[in-house]
Amino acid sequence: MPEGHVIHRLATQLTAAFGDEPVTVESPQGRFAAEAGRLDGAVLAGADAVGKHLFIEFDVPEPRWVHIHLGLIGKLRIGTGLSGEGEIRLRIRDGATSAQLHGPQWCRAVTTAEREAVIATSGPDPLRPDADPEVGFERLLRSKKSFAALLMDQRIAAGVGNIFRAEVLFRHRLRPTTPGCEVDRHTWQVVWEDLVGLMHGAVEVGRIDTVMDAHSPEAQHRAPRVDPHGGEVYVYRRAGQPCLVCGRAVRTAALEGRNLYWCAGCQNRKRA
DNA sequence: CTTGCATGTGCAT
DNA sequence: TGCACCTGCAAGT
Repeated sequence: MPEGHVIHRLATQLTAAFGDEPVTVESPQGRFAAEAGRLDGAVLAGADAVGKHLFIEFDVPEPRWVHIHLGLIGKLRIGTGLSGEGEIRLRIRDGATSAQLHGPQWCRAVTTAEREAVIATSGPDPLRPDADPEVGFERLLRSKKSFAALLMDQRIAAGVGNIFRAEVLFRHRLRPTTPGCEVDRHTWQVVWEDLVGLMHGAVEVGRIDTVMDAHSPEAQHRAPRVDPHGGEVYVYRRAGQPCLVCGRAVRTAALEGRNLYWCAGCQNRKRA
């Protein structure tokens, strides 16, 4: 279940559970077996996240990082009483806790230089204090693709996925089809700052809640659907159901292979 | 039991 | 633009 907040939570949990400790590393499923053997028994130095990329550092000669991307269906479970069912690409454990990786898009050993290259090509991550939203804005201005499509582009805002893009556009009543090159600086600033808040909230709570604050006129309609995958949302996966603010049916359409959800009644603005 | 869908990405066409 | 990839889950038979 991976948008950026999930990956950042996992990095924090891994560091808390295993940081500066020797760990057992194995790959029951086999596809990471050689690398796991090399890391088995090493000290896990820590973990961090950039967008949807997770990096785990070990105190070994290069390559000293495990680079994980969960993709659409990957899962990393961390806990004390895990079942061990299913295919486990990577398991890290100490006497108390284990972390089990299932179905990742990638799981590979990388050098520090390769890790830097991933970070360099990534856009600003609203969850990282060093992020520069200006970098995302410049890329936005160079594209004629729709704002909605560009919000999923990890070089513009790393860690944003289908839920955050749909909800942040809804919260500011923004039309999804506005071309990136026509998004003005103020609108981008507002969207960016809202993503910073929403994503930090999601990291804390462990799910995506996009309820508007009490001051907004929409707040009186605060009964968003609780999506079992996401949290409290206004439009994500609510196709055909009445908009919680205006009552019009929420629309959906495939955009570059992903389903976009929006309310055509509310989202009629070009700028925030 | 089977089928289809899912918070993602990269490659081929 | 479409497809392959990896797995889990819910809905349908």
